[in-house]
Amino acid sequence: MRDEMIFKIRAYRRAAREIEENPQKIADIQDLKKLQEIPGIGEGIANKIIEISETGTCEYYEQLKKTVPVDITTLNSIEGLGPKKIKRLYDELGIQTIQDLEKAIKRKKLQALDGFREKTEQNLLRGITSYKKHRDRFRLDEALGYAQDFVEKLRSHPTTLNVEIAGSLRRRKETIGDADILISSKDPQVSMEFFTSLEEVSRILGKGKTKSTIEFDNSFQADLRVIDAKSWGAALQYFTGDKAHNIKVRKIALDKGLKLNEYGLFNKTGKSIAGKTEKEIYQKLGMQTPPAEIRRDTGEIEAALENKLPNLIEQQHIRGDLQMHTTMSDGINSAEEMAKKGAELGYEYIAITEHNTEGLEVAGGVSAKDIPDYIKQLKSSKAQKLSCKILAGLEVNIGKDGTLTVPDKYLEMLDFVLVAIHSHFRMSKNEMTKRILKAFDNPYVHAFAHPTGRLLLRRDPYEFDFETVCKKAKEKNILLELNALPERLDLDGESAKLAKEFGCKFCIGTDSHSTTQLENMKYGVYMARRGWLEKENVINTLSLKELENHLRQKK
DNA sequence: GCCGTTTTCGGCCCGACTGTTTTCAGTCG
Repeated sequence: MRDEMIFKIRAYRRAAREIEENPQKIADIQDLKKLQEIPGIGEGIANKIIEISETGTCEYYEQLKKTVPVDITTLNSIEGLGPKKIKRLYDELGIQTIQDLEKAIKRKKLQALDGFREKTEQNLLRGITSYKKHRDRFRLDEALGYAQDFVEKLRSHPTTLNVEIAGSLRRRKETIGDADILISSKDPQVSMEFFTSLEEVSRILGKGKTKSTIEFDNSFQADLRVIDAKSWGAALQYFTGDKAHNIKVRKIALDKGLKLNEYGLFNKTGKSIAGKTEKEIYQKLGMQTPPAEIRRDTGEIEAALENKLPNLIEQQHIRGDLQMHTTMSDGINSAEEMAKKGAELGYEYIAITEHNTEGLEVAGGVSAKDIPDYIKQLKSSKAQKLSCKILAGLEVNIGKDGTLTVPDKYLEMLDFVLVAIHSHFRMSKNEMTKRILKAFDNPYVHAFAHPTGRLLLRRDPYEFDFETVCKKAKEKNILLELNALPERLDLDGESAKLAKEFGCKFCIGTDSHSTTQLENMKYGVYMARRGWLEKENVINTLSLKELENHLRQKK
């Protein structure tokens, strides 16, 4: 590929990222000059943005698409396939789609090509399997965004009495198949009409009196169910699930001689004794109302019956953010800007945790010998005058053999040391466990960042013995991170719950690369709640003073 | 395609890892 092309692509990517991070809705900026004030956007892209907002597409893109009949977007999302291989596969084997590729691999046709042998075929096949496994699901942040937009529109409609998200979205599962939305209405038919005629709807998959299913342009699906107000709580309970939770709750009802379904809780004579709210249903069954996030039949029902549900952590408990990056590596805002935003969010502190350059192939970052300067810069910065204090942190790579890529004398200088796996993901379970345990032996480590290394819908976790690692974390007083970046959400709720049972403590970090991303804290809190975590299990609910005391204990 | 400026065009991040090639190309972060 010609070099100029590479830089063109890079320019578009940069512009896309700036648009994503821009707090203002880009379609609202219709002014050429204003658009060009955004970094990375010049005259060319600004014009295309205006064209897209006006017509829904742009001529240049449509032309390009015509010249290449290949499903590049899909093929490129397969691990191990990039633009060059895609081009060769098309030029030499005529491969246009993922189906073509699969067929060609099964017939061993790829091996005829220079540079493609059996290992490459196997890797691509694995990539295809992984892609298929994930393609019909959406990340929580995406799904929640779509569904909440929908709900707002429904809520503002004059016939709407009540509207709520149910299902796995209400339980804040990390990935979502489709959205379940419940509505009660003065005029159900009008509500259904309104729902199925919303502008985002690209296809109506079903439309009836009480239930409709629609699909967006991006294949996201949503069900709308019309509920009678007197059954509201029963329907919300029923459609929130999950299935295992519901089965057990219904059994409790049966044992009491009652019947629970989506219309209400009924006694032997068929008379409704509860149904308007979830709370009254659970109450009549002699139990507390479990928060939606923990309804999975993993102990919450027993706890609710004994009046022993945990007091789950809430976003308002969070007093700081413990992982983020700045312009010193691949972030787009300065430390000072991050601290200002932190102050806006009501935080007492943030930790800047740049990557160290040793052993990590990412632009920028801090090399070990520069750490004294790095700390000085963060500490002497004007930002220290802000109400939100900056802690000097570092995200240190765990080497292949478990040693840290920054010498101890530098680690000792830092306020907050995160360690993480960023390379050599495909090790045996045994080796990987040893590698992590070895890193935990370092006396200056405070926390283990994104512990499983998974990327939602893209990369499975690396293999290691989670329980052994939890025990060691507890023993060495090392925090496990709940990484709130929506593409990670790592640890997830199930793992966090298990780690809590081992006595581990946690920190939540947004891993932000911009001020906007600091708002992702809520996703970390959702995962913490799914993991039964309470305020006292999470270190960044502490005041600055308490936190500093805790971190110093490590030294 | 954008940016900064030597204000008109050259520079734009780059190195580890993987697979297969024995000296490198493509992908990834």
